[in-house]
Amino acid sequence: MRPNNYFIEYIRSAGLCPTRQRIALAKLLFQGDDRHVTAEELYNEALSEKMKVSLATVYNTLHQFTEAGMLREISVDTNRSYFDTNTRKHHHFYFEKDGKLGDIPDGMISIGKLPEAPNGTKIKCIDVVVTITDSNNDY
Amino acid sequence: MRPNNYFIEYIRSAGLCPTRQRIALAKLLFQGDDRHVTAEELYNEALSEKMKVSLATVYNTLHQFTEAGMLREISVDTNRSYFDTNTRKHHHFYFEKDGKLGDIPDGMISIGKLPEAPNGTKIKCIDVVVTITDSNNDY
DNA sequence: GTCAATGTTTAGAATAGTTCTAAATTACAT
DNA sequence: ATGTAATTTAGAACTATTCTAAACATTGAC
Repeated sequence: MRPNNYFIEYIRSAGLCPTRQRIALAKLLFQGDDRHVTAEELYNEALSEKMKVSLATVYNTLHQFTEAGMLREISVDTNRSYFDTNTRKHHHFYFEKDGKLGDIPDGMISIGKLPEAPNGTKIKCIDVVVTITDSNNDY
Repeated sequence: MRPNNYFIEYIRSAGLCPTRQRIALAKLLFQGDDRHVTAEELYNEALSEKMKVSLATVYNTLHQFTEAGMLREISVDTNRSYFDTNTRKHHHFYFEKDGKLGDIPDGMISIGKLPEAPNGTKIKCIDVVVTITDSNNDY
């Protein structure tokens, strides 16, 4: 169980004010194991822990944490954004049925040599998503 | 320039009625080189060619074509869906600045061995997206 | 501690992309 | 040609997200 101070320092070192809401959300996000959450999920979790926070703040905070490099945003489903507390290099399983993400450790997937990025541009990131379905879902 | 008949047959062989709208949209999609389109883009293109088609039909058709294996849907950006006329195995560049997709030919990227899919499930697809930004967009 | 200045949060409205609905139209087998 | 089933449509509805501007909290100077 990390002390409150840990989160306050973490937030401050990212260049953000450690407000009540940001501290509370950081606790939910970074207290335990790595997580993959949607804004709505995190908001509901906050509500069910009786935290006083608005949905708008959850969105703002997730984006600010992402900007600050504390989270990584992942596009697997066009309907919602996922945020990953693991910002190390790794890739994802996407379990289509229940809309959940899982990590694929780095090393499991290796990318061969890529074409150069056009002049004036650079590669920002490489995302691999392995989508998993029910095996009886044949076509 | 492929004949009208080509598209009619293509649509029919996918198990769909070759309606005026589906034929027109198939022409836009499959007439020339491989394309990556959003629903809105295809709709505007149809409008500017004076086709009489509704946005709802564009959405329906894109999904039906996808179901039928004529298109592949790609999630790169949580705000919109992209549809790719190239259904062969390959991966994508995503040019963040202008929201455009580009193909990475198969062979450029190789995936090492993956963990087994859990029992009762299987791998549906593997998508690699290489996101490209402006190089002056540093952080 | 108090205060002012600045940054943050909030509820609710607004927006964007997409899906739904039910009425009108079209396709096609007979 | 006709009837039935499939398709299309306009517009409403919906969902995730962002915006707005007023209320509130945090910080640093005193």
